[in-house]
Amino acid sequence: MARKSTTDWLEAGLEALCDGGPARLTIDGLATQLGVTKGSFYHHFANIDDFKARLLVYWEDEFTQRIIARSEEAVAASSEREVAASSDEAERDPVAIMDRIAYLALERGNDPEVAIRAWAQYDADAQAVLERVDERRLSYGQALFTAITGDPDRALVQVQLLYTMLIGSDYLRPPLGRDQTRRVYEEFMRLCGLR
Amino acid sequence: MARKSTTDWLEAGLEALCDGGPARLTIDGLATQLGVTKGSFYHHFANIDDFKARLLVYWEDEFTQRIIARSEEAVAASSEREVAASSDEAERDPVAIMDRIAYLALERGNDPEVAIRAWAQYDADAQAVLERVDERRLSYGQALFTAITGDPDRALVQVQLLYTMLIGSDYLRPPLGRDQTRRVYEEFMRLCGLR
DNA sequence: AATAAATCATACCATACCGTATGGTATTGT
DNA sequence: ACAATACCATACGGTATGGTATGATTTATT
Repeated sequence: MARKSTTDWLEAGLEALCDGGPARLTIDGLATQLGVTKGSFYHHFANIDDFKARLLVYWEDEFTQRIIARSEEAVAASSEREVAASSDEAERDPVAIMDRIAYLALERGNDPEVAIRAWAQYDADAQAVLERVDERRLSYGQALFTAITGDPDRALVQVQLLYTMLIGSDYLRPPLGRDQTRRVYEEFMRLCGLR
Repeated sequence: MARKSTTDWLEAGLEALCDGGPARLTIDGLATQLGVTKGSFYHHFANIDDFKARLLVYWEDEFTQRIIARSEEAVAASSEREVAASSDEAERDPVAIMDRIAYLALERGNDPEVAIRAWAQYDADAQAVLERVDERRLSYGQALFTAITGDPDRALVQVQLLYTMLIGSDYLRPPLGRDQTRRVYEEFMRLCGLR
């Protein structure tokens, strides 16, 4: 692979971000990683800030929207693996949707999201992106739990409990593994009377 | 304040860490902040790594042990090592101890801990410190919940749920405020049948 | 007061990074 | 084939940082 595309640079940026954090988002470092020089970088991007901004957009598009779309498609059409029996049953069963989302969220390693969130700790642009993501997920989860309990206020608090737990499981040292997090999720659902 | 002590440098380091993250832990930057030059730094510390290591020790001592000491004296001495041998009140009402700890944890702004945890994301030394802290807190919490439910396994999962929620509340964007986190805590205790 | 120790300033160097300028090489359109 | 465009290498300047060397100044000790 001689020539590098814009996506190659963005992918390398995500990988560097996961591996060493925002401090590793350097032009020379990424160039070395890609086996090219800075000339390539400045062809694809105006400067380092432009690169970072487009990296955030890239992550939000590739990892956030696509996941939501997938999980909605999967639940609605019940296409990939038949977790829920049928689309009608899935739509009538918000618990199944919740399980489906939790399963997807815990199945794939969410290293990029953890890295982006760490980045957002001290970067206003990354903060803005994560605010949109978290807001959407909380709203979606609140709607699901409202469909279960009928109480929007309590649903919000319960979803906040669940979602902050999922976030915190990555920031606990050492992080809760996939299985342990799943156990905690199961316990949460049990406490909510959904098991 | 002409001369600067070692503690002055460490305090400045914590402040810089809270304000701008690990990237702001620079010798020149801290020197400017303190109104001195690097000569002072290299008198108190061997190098930047020595400074960072001692900063971690400083935080663990000043912020972790102190909190534990305060909560212990608040609930009349109940060390995490001798939970069973704690005072009568503590042994009779572990829920009150839990409430007390949650109250203390949510009362103070825990910016330093958030900063340390973000730092630990990509720093092995900071990771080691946080592993000790998290391990102690989880063990302590597990003992408390075990005293309530009598089931150590379930107690662990519930404490993991609670603790990761508290951690995640700081990494959610925007972070859950003190009041909202308290509401989530109350909902958690209610779900556990402790309200 | 004299001496030693502690504390800090200054000058200097090496490295790593961002950014620019310039030119070269590969790819594509016509 | 030719030109236009896309893509990249090299060299350079500027800045920020870690680190060293040296001496000055303050504080403590006797």
